[in-house]
Amino acid sequence: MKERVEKSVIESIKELYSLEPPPFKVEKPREEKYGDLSTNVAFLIAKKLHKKPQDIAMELAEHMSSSSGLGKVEAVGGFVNVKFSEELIREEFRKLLAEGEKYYRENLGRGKRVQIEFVSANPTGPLHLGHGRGAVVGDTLARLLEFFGFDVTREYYINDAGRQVYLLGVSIFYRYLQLFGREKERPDIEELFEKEGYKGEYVVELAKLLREAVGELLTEGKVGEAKERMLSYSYGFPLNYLPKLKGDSEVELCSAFGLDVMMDEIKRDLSDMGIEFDVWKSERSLYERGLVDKLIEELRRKGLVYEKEGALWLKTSEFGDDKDRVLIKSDGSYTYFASDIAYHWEKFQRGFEKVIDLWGADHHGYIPRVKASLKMLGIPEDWLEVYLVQMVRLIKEGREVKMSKRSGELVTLRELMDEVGPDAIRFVFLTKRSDTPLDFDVDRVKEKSSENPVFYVQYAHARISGVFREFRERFSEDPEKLKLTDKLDQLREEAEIKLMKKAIMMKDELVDVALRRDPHLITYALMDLSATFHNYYNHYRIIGVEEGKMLGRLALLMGVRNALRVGLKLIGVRAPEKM
RNA sequence: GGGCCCGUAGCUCAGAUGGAUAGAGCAGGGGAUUUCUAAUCCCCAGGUCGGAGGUUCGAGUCCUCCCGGGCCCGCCA
Repeated sequence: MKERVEKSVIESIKELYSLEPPPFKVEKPREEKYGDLSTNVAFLIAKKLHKKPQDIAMELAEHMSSSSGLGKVEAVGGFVNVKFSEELIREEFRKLLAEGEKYYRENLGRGKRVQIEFVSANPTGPLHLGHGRGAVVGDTLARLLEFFGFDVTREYYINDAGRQVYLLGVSIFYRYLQLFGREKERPDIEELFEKEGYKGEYVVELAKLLREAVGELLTEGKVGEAKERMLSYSYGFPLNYLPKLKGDSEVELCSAFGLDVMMDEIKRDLSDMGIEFDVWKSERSLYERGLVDKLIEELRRKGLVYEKEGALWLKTSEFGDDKDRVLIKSDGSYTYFASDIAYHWEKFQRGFEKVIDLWGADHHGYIPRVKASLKMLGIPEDWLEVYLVQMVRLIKEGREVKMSKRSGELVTLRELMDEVGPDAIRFVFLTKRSDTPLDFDVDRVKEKSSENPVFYVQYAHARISGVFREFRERFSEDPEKLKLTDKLDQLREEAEIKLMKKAIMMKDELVDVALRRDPHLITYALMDLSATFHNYYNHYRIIGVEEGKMLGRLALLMGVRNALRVGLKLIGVRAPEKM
């Protein structure tokens, strides 16, 4: 609809003033009395034309009313307001009925290759709520861009190199020894565990699983034998790290084992949330392919690094960062920053035309240095978009729940999923902009009332399905098979026009959401449409009224159902037939 | 000390690129309903948009300063 108005405005301006209009706004006005869509274009060209905006608006409105076929066009205080005619609304709604989901699609992306990297949580512990939020936002963004014609790759970057993974191994080994009461025999392990180990309950579980596979072999230093046993043990999921293990210490064995188990668990958590990744990219593999070294070589060649105090520094400060950053520490090991740049460089080489990263908000200080380093590599500035995801607080009985039994600190995604299910989680995680903190009220989403937005929207869909069910029973005829597109003339009530309008105008909103990368607005559009529907449902009967009217109303509901389904599908929430 | 985000109704929040009398849900008050699901609907009340300046025809939105809250600022990962 927006497009139609835009077109008409441009044409009118050309005809009236032989002027190429500047970029102008077409948007939903604050209040309904100002019409359905409104434009500020008169303000923008007033200076150039040496005319008052009010006069321009009036001339435009007059021209547009007679030529556009949009409906009533009025000038109010310099704004040009369009109120769609019922004919136009029916025409669009007819298209919606005929095309179904396709009505909402548009090929904005034209196959442009976009990568969305999200979650990328360290595989050293279970996913917590913040990760879950990133997962939902990223997945919804991916769904949206796919819907609008982008070629989307969902990618998870696994930090499987470096110290954290080593510490995971230490922690598992320590807990394992503890199971046999023999942790005192390895004071080195004990000390490291006490200082930096992972203390969560899940590590004990890992240790128990390890014991099941190898018995007490590892308490006696029989690493080789233990490895054989672990490889032949049936865990019920594939092993990636254990078979490739090169080292032969207990800790390395435990690390590889821990990675395999944790990655499996993370994949399952995500999959149960309805999220599947196309690529699981291993940090370690970047090193193995020599990419990090190659990157440093490249930066050295460009003269962008220097040595200081035994470390290798990158001159990011010359490219917008507030200071230089270390790539290779004085002990010879690489920083995470080095592999992160290598990773983004690799993404660029893979041919993605646009890369979207979702990071935890605690990484915000990281953005300038990564952007600076990409600039150094000659990568265009708008190639990488980074969005931050803030933390989630869990609220129960009006109070914040801080501790998780499992992780020992933050509440895990799995725990919440078990309690409220993926639909509620996905919906609520999309009720606020991702870069602001979110409170998740567990009690609210368990309520079955209008206070619970998830149920409110799903219930709207279920109600429509209920009407169709009833129709099928009473008339032994499948409403899906009826040709209803020519029954729309029956819809004359104001509430019916309004409902049709909401359903067709959701398209503009979805396009906006995709372009703005603001997936949380989908939930608002859905709640708005649901409210309009519930309102209508309460005032009008569908079955039992005169036949023409009934069929018209069935058509109306069918279109609304389409809109609800598209919106729900985009946020990955089920559209139930019955509740 | 520097950086990022936030401050809008009692509460939780929408208000992208400056536009019309600042919106919604919940809570509060009042009402509806022989139903295709009452898991719903309607009405009322509620605001110095943290404060002060500035830019503009026009500022919740942009700029400066201040106040309040959160997060970050390693040769950590």
